Amino acid sequence: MATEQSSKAEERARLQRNRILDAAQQRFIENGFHAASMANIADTAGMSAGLIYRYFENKSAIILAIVQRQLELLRDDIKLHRKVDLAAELVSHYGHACTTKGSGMNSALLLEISAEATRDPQIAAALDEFDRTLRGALAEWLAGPRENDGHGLPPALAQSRALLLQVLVEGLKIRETREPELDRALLETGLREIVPLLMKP
Amino acid sequence: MATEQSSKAEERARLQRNRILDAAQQRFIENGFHAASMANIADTAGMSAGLIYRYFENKSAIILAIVQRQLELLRDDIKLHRKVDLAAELVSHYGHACTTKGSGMNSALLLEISAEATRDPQIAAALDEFDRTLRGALAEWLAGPRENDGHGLPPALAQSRALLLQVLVEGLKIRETREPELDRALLETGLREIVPLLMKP
Amino acid sequence: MATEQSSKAEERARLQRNRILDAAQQRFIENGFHAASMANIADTAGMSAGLIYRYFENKSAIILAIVQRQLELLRDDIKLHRKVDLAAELVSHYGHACTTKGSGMNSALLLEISAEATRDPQIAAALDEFDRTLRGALAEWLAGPRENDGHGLPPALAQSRALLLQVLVEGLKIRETREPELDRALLETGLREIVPLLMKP
Amino acid sequence: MATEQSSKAEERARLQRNRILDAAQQRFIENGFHAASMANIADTAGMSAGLIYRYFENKSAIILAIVQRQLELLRDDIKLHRKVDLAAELVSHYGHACTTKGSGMNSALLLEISAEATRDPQIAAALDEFDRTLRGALAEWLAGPRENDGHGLPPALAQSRALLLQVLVEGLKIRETREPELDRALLETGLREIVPLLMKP
DNA sequence: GATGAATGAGCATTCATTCAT
DNA sequence: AATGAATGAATGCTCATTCAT
Repeated sequence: MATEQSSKAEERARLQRNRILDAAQQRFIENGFHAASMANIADTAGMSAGLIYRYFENKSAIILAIVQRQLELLRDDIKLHRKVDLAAELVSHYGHACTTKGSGMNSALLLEISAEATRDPQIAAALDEFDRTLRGALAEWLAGPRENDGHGLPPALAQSRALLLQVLVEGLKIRETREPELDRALLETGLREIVPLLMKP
Repeated sequence: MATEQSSKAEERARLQRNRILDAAQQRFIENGFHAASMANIADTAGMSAGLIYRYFENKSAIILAIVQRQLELLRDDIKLHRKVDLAAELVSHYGHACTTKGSGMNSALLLEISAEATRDPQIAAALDEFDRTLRGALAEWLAGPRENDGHGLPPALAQSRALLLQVLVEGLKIRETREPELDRALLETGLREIVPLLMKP
Repeated sequence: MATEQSSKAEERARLQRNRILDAAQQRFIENGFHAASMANIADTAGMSAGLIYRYFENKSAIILAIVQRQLELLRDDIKLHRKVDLAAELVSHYGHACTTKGSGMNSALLLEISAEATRDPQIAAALDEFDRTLRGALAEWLAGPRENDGHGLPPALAQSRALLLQVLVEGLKIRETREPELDRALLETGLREIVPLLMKP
Repeated sequence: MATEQSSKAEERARLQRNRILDAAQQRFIENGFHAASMANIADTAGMSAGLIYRYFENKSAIILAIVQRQLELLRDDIKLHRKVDLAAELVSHYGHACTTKGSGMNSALLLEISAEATRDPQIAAALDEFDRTLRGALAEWLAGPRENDGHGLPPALAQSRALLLQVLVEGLKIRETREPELDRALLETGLREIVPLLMKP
């Protein structure tokens, strides 16, 4: 019973944390990390500003938590799309980043996070770890045997191709914030040419 | 004589504006748009905080002016590098972005600007115009006749390739802020493969 | 039975109040009245913050209760130490003020209380009443017949000597907070000279 | 001229600092260090809260400055009263501590400072240095040759007597906060007996 | 033109207190 | 009786902006 009670409390705490993170994310996307105020976030979350501090030590902790949550989303994304037509994926994802939840990171938020990482070492560390994981996974995928949905590239080549893919994906994220209405056909034409080349020896 | 006097005054004003912009840019790169204070900027510029307001209406105006100045620099850059080995250029520029002036925009500043464009329509417009110009120039270069240092691509193809190049360059800028010490050989291997492909029919 | 039940409840309430006061005193000594938070006190007392409000109307009431409890302790102390070598007592007590309970008030707490009395009339009143009692007891002791462990001073003289003793004791309390490692020999030399003089006609 | 200008500015800064310190001292005496808010102090000083931060880094710096100013006052006091009838001095000073300026430290403030020294090491250090200076000066006075207004005590004895005097003075300061209306005659009787004894071999 | 003192609104954060459970 | 989530007011502090000099 003690367990049940405590799990109820824990569940509530988990829900509150997420309520806060959702609100914060919304404000961060719309106003940026620094222009979004705690009062603002609390308002959006429908609670008092003071209450937020029961769940997060300070504003930085919220930012960090959002970064980590977003990175996990991205990481999950990678796992799911292993056997996929990557070019098509990239095109279809373009401009579809949900503001709040769902697969793929909001691109405005990625910009905000990247800019913040320039100054905040904790965020830089989180981002760095993510970068390594992502590139490692890409390289593994490219180097893996075809029977395993891999592409059978020699390891060294897989490394440089993984880097290129990463750069390409990030470049698309930036472009997404700047040209949400970009001509998809144009993009698809390009990606359908180039992506397959990156996966062949 | 009135003209001469006013042109002297104008020249002085121009110099002062640039002095402020240089200082602001330095602070923006190191601290970001919001953490850089006017007092800070004034200090770096070696003038009083109040004086800045004689040359710029407010902080936002400074940000916008910096964006515009940077975009002009970039635009000039494009014209100069037409006949160049692009892959080599990209590699050699990587991580060499000067903190203050020179060719190519400081990547931290680009992030800051891109993030800000998400919220400030004036900055978004400036950035958008620049994006179009850049992509247009790239497309023209790719579609241009070989005698003119062009690459002779069919116009439609040139469009999609220009987009890809733009995405690639922006992706590199982000990567630069995150991995300044990235293995150049790895990067060069990749770019030397892919960039030439983007320039051939 | 109703009486028994209610006395059980009263006993419990008394215990709870003391538990709270012990915790509060500890925090007050370490952090001062204002820096010690209710959450802090509740934590130290091993109970919830809300529960404290069942036993005390507010934080001020706790402070007042602590003052009163301390004064009662001191009052009891006086009765016990009538026949004593006062100089030796003062020296041996110096720096030995227990953090929590026991004879003599913690000197940091005395400071805190005295400072608070400057503003809070209730605390000032409690302290004043105590001061009068203490000085009265001292005067009585000094004026009392030697057969009763008194010192046989004429009443008027006893009054002024009692005042001096009180001043001396309070001065020692302040010094204790400032120089806990004070040279005891130095102190003893001084007190052994002066205290006996204060007890002789 | 530059010197004249800068000295004008410095003079103004000095005046502002004092204006702030006077206001702060008033609030600190009436409300205590922690209950006095910056807004409160600014109000009393007739300026905006923000302006205070041009002259003091933070609230602690104000407290420290007040402590140091008060200690200097006390120190000056000592120098002036070397040849004086100390008992009479102590009596006549009793209860005359001005709220704001003048000779002698406000006793409520001394309590506040002493209590704060318990927690703030910077204040403890300032107070400690003062204590040493004061006791040293007292000992020197007691040990000095009579021709120099000294009392010709042997050095070791002078030390313990100086300690006693210090304790006595501090005790009087506390008493002053608690019994501002204390019977002066009673006090004088006592001091006139005891103080001379402390100055004789 | 140039200064920097001054303001006032805004920010993150804390905490005594309340109240549904 | 007991909890601890929730509130709201207050606090120390920062900073873009103004303006008398």
